[in-house]
Amino acid sequence: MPKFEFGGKEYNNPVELALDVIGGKYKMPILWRLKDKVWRYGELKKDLGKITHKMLTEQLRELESDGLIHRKVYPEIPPKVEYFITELGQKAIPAIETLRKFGHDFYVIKNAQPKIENKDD
Amino acid sequence: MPKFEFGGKEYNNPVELALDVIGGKYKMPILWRLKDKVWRYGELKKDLGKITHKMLTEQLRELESDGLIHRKVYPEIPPKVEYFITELGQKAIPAIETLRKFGHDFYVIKNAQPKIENKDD
DNA sequence: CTGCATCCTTGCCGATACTG
DNA sequence: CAGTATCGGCAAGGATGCAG
Repeated sequence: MPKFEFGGKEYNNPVELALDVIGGKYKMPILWRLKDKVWRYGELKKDLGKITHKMLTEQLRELESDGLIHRKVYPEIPPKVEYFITELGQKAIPAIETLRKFGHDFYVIKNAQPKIENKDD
Repeated sequence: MPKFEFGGKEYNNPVELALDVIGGKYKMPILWRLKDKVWRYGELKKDLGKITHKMLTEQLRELESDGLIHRKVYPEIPPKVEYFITELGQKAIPAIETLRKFGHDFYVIKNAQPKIENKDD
């Protein structure tokens, strides 16, 4: 699949598209949390730690418009909004899983080596 | 593994680290090509198409310093440089594979749906 | 509680020119 | 053929304030 178009944008391979859809700093962490539980906006905000209000809203909107998550609004005062992962969103989980594994392995390997050259000091 | 440090930078999860190491626009496409073949600089440049000279060199340097690829220089005129994937680099391949699969599935699904609401016009 | 708009900073990436 | 350096655009990400 060498070069194709989607959503008015050109991609050279499926990986580029995937990174557009679930890449970035927070999309995977969000999906990861939604994968087996429903979360409210405020819960996500608190649990993701450093994320700003703006970023969270932005990322949730993109995930929603790409069909990876679903948003349910309760017409109450004060407002209550819940986020669910969709079937399509579930398809992204394995990719996140293998990325996590690689990141973990990389970290472990890189931290296991530092002490091999200390014979003379 | 909630929040850790690596290479003087803070990460909230392994995914962030993974994306730093093999994310970006070209690192995965490069690794993907090196996975079962040795490539020369010029070959990569030609095959990757739109990538600029600067970007290719930059990405290759980062992959090398992270230990994912190895660089072999032949002291000849004109210069000849070959790039190999390392064992550590091989560990990134499954992650790229699942991302490719997701990107592909996403594309197929999104392009299969557009015609479901045409019963009345 | 949740959402939207604005402004600003940062860093990725591209274009171009020069070297051995 | 391969590498290095500089300049600058542009989009992602962050801070803050106002609104329903």
